[in-house]
Amino acid sequence: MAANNPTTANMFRSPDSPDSDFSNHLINFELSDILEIDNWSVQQDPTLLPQHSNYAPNQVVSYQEEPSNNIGSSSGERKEEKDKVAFRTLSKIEILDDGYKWKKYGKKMVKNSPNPRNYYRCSVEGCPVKKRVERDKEDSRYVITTYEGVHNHQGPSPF
DNA sequence: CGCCTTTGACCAGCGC
DNA sequence: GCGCTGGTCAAAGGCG
Repeated sequence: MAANNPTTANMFRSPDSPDSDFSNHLINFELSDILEIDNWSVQQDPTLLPQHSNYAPNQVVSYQEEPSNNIGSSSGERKEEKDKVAFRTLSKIEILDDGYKWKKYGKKMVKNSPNPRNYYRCSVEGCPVKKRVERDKEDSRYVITTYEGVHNHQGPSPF
C-alpha cells in the first residue's frame, strides 16, 4: 500500500508544454459555483478526493450521488453503490491529465447539451473506473468530469 | 508494429 | 407497445 495520494498538487499537468498557454486555462473556479444536479449533493469534503485521484481539494468541487432513499420501496435492493463523483473545472482542455491513462471508448451527443459527451475508461485492466467528460451546456468553458468507481491499482506512478 | 482515436450501430432501460 | 436517450462494443484508420 502507501503512495495512495503521493501528491495533490501534481494534478492537471499540461499535455503539451508546461509553460505554454496552459497557465491561461488553469483550473480556476469557485466553490460557490455549484452545479445543479438532481439527486446529487455537493460535498466539499477533500477526504473523498484523494481516493479517486490526485486532485487538489481546493481546486475541485465534488458531487456525490445521494444514496437515494430507496424511493419508497421495500426490499432494500440498493444496486451496486459505485462511487460516483463529478468535478467541474474551468479549463480550456477537456482531457485533464490526472496521471492515469484513459481510453476513449465512445462519444455521444446528449440532448441536454449542445456539446458531445465523451466516455473514457481506465486503460489499466481490473480498473472498473469510468470517466465521463462533457462541457457545461451553459458555460462551454467549464468541463464536467464524472468519475465512477475507484481505481484498483495504486496510481500510475508516472514518476 | 502497436496503441489510441473516431464513427456507427446495437442494446437496454425508462417514460408516456 | 412504441419511442427516445444513454451507454457500450466493435472495426477501421491514423499517428507515433
